[in-house]
Amino acid sequence: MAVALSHYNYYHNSVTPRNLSGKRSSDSKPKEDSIVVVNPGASKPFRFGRKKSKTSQRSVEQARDLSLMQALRSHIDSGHMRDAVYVFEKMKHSDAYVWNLVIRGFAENGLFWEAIDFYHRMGSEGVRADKLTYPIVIKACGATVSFDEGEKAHGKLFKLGLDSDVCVCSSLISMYGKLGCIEYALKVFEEMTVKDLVSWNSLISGYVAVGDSRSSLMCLLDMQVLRMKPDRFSMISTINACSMERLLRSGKEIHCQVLKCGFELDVMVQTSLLDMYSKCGRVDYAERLFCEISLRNIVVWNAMIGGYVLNSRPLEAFACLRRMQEADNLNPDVITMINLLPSCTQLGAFLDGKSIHGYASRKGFLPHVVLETALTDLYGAFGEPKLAEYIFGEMTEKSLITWNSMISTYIQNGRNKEALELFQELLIKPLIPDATTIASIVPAYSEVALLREGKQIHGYISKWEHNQNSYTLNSLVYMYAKCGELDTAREIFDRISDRDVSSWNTIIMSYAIHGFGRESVELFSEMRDNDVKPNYSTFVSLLTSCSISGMVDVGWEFYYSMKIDYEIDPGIEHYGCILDLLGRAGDLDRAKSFIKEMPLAPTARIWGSLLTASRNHRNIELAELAAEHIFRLEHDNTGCYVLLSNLYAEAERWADVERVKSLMKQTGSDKTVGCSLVETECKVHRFVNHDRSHDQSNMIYHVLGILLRKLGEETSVHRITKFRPLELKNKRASSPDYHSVRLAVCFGLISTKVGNPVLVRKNTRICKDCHGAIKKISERTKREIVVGDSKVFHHFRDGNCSCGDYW
DNA sequence: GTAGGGTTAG
Repeated sequence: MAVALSHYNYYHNSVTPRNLSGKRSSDSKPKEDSIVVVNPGASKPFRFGRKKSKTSQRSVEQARDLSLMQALRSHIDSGHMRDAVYVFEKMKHSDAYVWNLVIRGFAENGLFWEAIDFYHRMGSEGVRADKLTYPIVIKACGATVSFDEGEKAHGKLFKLGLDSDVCVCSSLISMYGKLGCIEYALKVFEEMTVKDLVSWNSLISGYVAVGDSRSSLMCLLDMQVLRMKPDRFSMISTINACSMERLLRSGKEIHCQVLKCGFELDVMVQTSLLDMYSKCGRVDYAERLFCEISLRNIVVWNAMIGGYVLNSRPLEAFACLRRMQEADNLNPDVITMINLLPSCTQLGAFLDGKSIHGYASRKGFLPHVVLETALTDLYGAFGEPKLAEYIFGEMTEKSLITWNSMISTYIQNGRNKEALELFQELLIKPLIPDATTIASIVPAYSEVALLREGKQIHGYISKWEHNQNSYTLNSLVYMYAKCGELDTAREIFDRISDRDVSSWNTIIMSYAIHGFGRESVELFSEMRDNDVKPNYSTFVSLLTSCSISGMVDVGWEFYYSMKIDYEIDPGIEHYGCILDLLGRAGDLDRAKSFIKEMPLAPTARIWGSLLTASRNHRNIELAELAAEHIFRLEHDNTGCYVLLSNLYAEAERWADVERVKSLMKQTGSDKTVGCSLVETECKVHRFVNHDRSHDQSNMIYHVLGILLRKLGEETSVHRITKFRPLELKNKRASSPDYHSVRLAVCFGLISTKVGNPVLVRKNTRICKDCHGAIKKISERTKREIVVGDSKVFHHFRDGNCSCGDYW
């Protein structure tokens, strides 16, 4: 009994609401009277007397066994597995039949691990598993994605000579498909002497499970060539294959077959078709099918709701939910909730999302790995990483998708450091990162811009099986560009065998942020020569490039061309770039009217562009107007305060400088501590302004002193005080001579090989003084110096900078 | 007396 009780606890803990909801009473202890059953053949219940003859003793035992067997069946049929096991323990169970019943009971109730445990217990109690045990156990191994268990069971059944059984083999094919080992599935299939319809269907669904839609469709054709007539199972699996890869044409062909074979009234076939059409973007077809379904169960409704959500029609999704409740009197289930959460994001309806969370909680849908993951996404999308973090932390079961969701939540909310830490934690878990993980984490490396770490992730990716995935390679291209190694970025781009539009957009943007506008434009021509059609993002990259490199006319050409030649309506990013172009050309009036005439509501980024232009052209009035708009949208925009304050300082309006500073204090926005980084092979060296903490500080200051003296008077003439207090008492401290970027450049010069460029990364924009000084340093030292600030890379060479002195 | 393949979800 001890064994049985330990099992009870296990079952109880691992039961998900979906498995046993509504099937169990709240009383956790099995009731005695539920197992002392009435003998159906007798008019009275049995009474156990003291003295009995041998014959009557046997008949009593037989009757008892019969009663227990009936009780066992009844508990299994009603899903009461705890009670079933309780009865099982009271029975003689030397026969595989009883064991098979219980194992099947577990599997049917979704308790697959328990099914596997019971199979092991069966072996340890000396009862041999038979050809009816294995299909269930194998199915359980597939469902729990347990390769080791599956392989062991396969070995065992092979030894027992059960590998020639068609049912056993079909279950093996299906299991290997679910485990992602399609080659094993195929081997089992090929070695089968007799293949029936189920074997074919198992292989078809195996291909679907591993995402190989085309092979599953080929399989459907192959079986027909061999005169094997497909059934509804074959249809459902191949329809799913079409959904997965949005193969609308094949989907329609299978729809025709469905009609020809007369499966069109099968609700599961109908649901699969509905789902296929919505996944292929044809909500209209999905709706038509939906109307034709006479008996709509919750799965049909969920598929329709999911279709609306997937096609970004959140209002219709909610309307569909109401119809489901009113017309068919159906209550939403956990899948309905999961489906609806993204539509809350689409609608910007945070409170509705929270209500769904509350409803799910009240209904006992939680814990549920998929729902919790969807909630993590929801909170992440609404800028609530703390709430997402809480859900993630409390989760009892986490899948790779859960981890991916939390990582991207951090990234979406600018928490790159946390994302990277979580990724490192994932690496030590028994989960293997997939393309989504990699595609989301690599940009985080780009943001922290540490080449050393970026190279580590590159090393990891090189060993990883999906390393030729274009998403991954695109993200690596951008990572290297952002970390300052444009050449490496280009090398990786050149090695991508199937460059998609994103690959081109990425490389164009890479050249853009390095200020190489002409190269960006050339790459665009090359992209067109390769018959790759530009999209919305292509023009963001191109216009960014034109604005950074000051290619005003070319920029305007692209702006008109995207509308006329490519029918792409400009979005807010494009307008931002055009404003940068106008600002750069000093056309402030036109910039102002451009904002007014824009068909989209101006964002802080748009006003920020006007602010930068006003600052660069010393138009305080316009800068104030822009700042006012920015503060209305983002009251704590630190960059805006700093820029405005610098502008006042340049105009020597010290009272205004103080006013801005106190405003900053009031809003609680702290000035970002500017720092500059230089990476050597084994270390990241971080400098702040006037830093003396570095080991080689004396040397750095000594060299910098020499360089500054060499630069002569120019630096002091350019000395424009930033953020200087009214009293000027910290005049020395605010001097740009020892700004972090100069210290970093200096350290770079003495710590890298002559001939190699010096790479410095900076978290704020470079100031005019330092820009001028580094130009001269590059000339005097004959070294190439690359400084990546918070927006662009400045390539200093021979006294010039790639930005053309405008940033 | 009990087996194998199937619909909606992150």
